[in-house]
Amino acid sequence: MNSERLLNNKSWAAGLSYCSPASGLTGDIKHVGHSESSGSTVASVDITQGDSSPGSFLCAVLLDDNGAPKEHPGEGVAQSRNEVTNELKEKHSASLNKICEMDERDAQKRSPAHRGNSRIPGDTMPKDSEVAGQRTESQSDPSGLGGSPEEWGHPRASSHIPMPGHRIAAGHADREVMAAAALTSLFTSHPLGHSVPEPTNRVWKESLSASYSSSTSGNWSWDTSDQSVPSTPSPPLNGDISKGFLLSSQGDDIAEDSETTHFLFEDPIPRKRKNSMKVMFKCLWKNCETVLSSSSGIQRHVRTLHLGRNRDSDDSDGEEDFYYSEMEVNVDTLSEGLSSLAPTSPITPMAPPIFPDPPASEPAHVTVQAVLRFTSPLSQSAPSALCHIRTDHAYQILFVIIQASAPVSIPAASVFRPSDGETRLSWQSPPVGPSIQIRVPNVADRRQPFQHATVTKSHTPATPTHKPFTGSRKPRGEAKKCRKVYGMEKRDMWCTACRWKKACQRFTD
DNA sequence: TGTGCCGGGTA
DNA sequence: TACCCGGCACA
Ligand SMILES: [Zn+2]
Repeated sequence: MNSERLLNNKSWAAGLSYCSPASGLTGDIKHVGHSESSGSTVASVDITQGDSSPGSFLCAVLLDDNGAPKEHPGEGVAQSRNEVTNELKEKHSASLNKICEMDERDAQKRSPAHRGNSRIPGDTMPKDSEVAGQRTESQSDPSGLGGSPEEWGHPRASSHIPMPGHRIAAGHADREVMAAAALTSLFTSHPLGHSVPEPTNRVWKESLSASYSSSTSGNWSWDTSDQSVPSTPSPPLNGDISKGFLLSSQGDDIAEDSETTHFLFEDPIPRKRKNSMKVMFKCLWKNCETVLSSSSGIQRHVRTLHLGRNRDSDDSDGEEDFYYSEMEVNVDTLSEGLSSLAPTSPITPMAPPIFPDPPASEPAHVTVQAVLRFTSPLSQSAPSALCHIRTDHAYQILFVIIQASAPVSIPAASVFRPSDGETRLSWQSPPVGPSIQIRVPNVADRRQPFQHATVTKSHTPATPTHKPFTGSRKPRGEAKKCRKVYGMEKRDMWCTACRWKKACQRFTD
């Protein structure tokens, strides 16, 4: 396997997107292609979920003619799923050079498709059926199957790799396979791999092996009939993994910390200070790539372009908050040590996360923030890639930019759906090298982008240092709830709990 | 004073 | 179970 080669390479770039409230990730090599002009090979991988809300997880890896991950001269690579899938097919690497930054003028140029368009269907919180329109065709679930944990492990859609034959030009097959392998190795090469949730881990491995087998057989399908993926994830929440997953459920004692409740696994490597963070705001509207540097700008963008509101009207009900995400881009150059770090090191095995059933009555509501930190010694001017990405709805794309020189492996991604109805995506962080932090912010968070930062906190459920409890009532969360967000006049947009004067389900603390 | 939501009530 | 609302705590 060429993982070593990959790992030793100088840099690579990948775009990831995730858009599912569900779990039970399954892998799917969606596209492996080669660009004659750029000389790069690109592979993208979708994670299709057995759930009714399939998501995608998209990567692109540039490979040079030798099949090694290609140096990426540019800065961060920001790719929405659509962008990756479409543009990759056309100009693979060229599109990957897109960076997170874009001025507003440019942004508005790029997003006219939605001007005057109605908002996200229904003008209210999207419902699942509406969300379907935003899913990618490859992930549709026409059978309506899905949603039950029993199905999560079965890579139905992913049991077949749709690899159009014309894409596999004979001369490029190897490189394409290489790209696919590189991609999949990102998710399998890490020693954590053995402890990641089995379905996820297995799928990546399957993708990998399928990629390779295809190089000789030319057949891009493989049989998964013998896959005995565990149908029911075993309950975790004991041992080390609880560090990660309990973070979100520690309750009041970390009420303020919940703002910075990073859904991450502790990174033993001392992290970089977050002193050169730049916060960018990305429009999450479908097909809209707008990235602005100010929240007001992106709010105005969403309001005017997508929500069809008057630009100067101040009747902002906060709805635009749902349609952009904030990213923190670390402009530091973080190179020391990473490239020499061994990609493998012992790690405590972790139990797979649980995948409780999502509440059916509420639209999927996902708030996810990811932080990637990587380094490219080649691009001292390149920003690096520390991005916080947030989306409020499961179907919205979480795109992640990766650019790194160090061996990068994302051992696993898993989606955790606690009882509060929020979907939580988490990655196990490798013990060395880049880390991915997924955090679950709340609305207050969203409104105070500079406060939460990327401080990696270690929460222990047993931590005795709480905010003192006064009385039996839970201290009120800081997040704006439906009532405040939508106002009394849009009461029908509230979540049911809010309508019933119960604890808000949509904006949990 | 507005907001969040507990607790209790009704259908 | 779905829904409503009085009333209280909190900001
Ligand atoms: Zn609510």
